[in-house]
Amino acid sequence: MNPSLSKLLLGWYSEHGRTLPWRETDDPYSIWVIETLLQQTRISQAGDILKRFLLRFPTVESLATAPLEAVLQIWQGLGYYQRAHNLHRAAQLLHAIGGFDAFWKLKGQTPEALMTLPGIGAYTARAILSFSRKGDFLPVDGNVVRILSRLWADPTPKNRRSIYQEKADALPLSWRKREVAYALMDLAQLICTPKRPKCLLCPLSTECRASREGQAESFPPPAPRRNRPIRHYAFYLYSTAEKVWLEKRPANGLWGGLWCVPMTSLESPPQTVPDLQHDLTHFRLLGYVVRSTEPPPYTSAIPWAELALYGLPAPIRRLLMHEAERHRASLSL
DNA sequence: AACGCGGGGAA
DNA sequence: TTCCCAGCGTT
Repeated sequence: MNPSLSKLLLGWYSEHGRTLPWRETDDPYSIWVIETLLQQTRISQAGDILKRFLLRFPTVESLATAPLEAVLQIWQGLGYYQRAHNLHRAAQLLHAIGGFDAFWKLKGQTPEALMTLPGIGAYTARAILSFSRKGDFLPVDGNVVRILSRLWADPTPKNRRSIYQEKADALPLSWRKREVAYALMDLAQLICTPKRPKCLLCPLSTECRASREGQAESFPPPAPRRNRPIRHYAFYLYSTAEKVWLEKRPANGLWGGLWCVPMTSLESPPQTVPDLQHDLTHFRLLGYVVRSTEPPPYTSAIPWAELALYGLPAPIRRLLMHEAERHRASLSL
């Protein structure tokens, strides 16, 4: 890390950097929500939900006083639903002591203070402080890791993020870390891409060891491949032309707190074609729809017309849309 | 340190 | 198909 590097970077950023709407605000709440939605999620995927979320919950208080159900309704389809639980819970904790201003006074404007709130880790804490101009930090995310590991041709297979974050935290204030962070994120998205990086267009290529050695794409070293097992589930579907019977899933675990048809895991796969396939991070889910002849226990009847008011996992939403279409088709016969 | 946790778009 | 995304919490 040297000063000429940041000069090259900021020069490139002033000409090619993206203008993202949320870089205009300095409201810590908005930035917190944005950063949380974008955890492990592409901007293109979170965009619409982000707009709806901030419209529906514009302040800490509005989020803290809303039912979790309402939060999950907005969040549905985005995945990693524990983020929504934690955001909601943290908003309640924050609201109870009087909001962000009271929090700063009470706990201080430090990453460590923010990290005591559920759902806020090393990255998000620094992003909130830096992007709301309460401090100057360089939050190290996947983008920054990719660039730095290439810059140094760093073979470290894991634990890179925390090491790089420590280095970034040790940089002097003169580094203008907020600007550098924006610049690194844009460079990583536009030039220093995971596959086929455009090193010829990169302002740092002469400083980049991996690029000089023609090995940019080999960094960061790939994580050890995790095999993705197949799991089989039965989905118990009961519905009429008017209603469908759903249960709320337990708060923890897969699809926590969302509404779903009752499901049980099957030890041995049935010798039939699955009705539903859904890939998750750590396993492939194959689903077999079992049509019940009566409402399954512990379920609630949800009118089809009100289904939009409930938070559902994406594949279940698709399944039920298809089911509703079946009812419509049979009625019009 | 490893794992659970979602979903979709790009290559 | 595989990869990976503005990560975090638990074990």
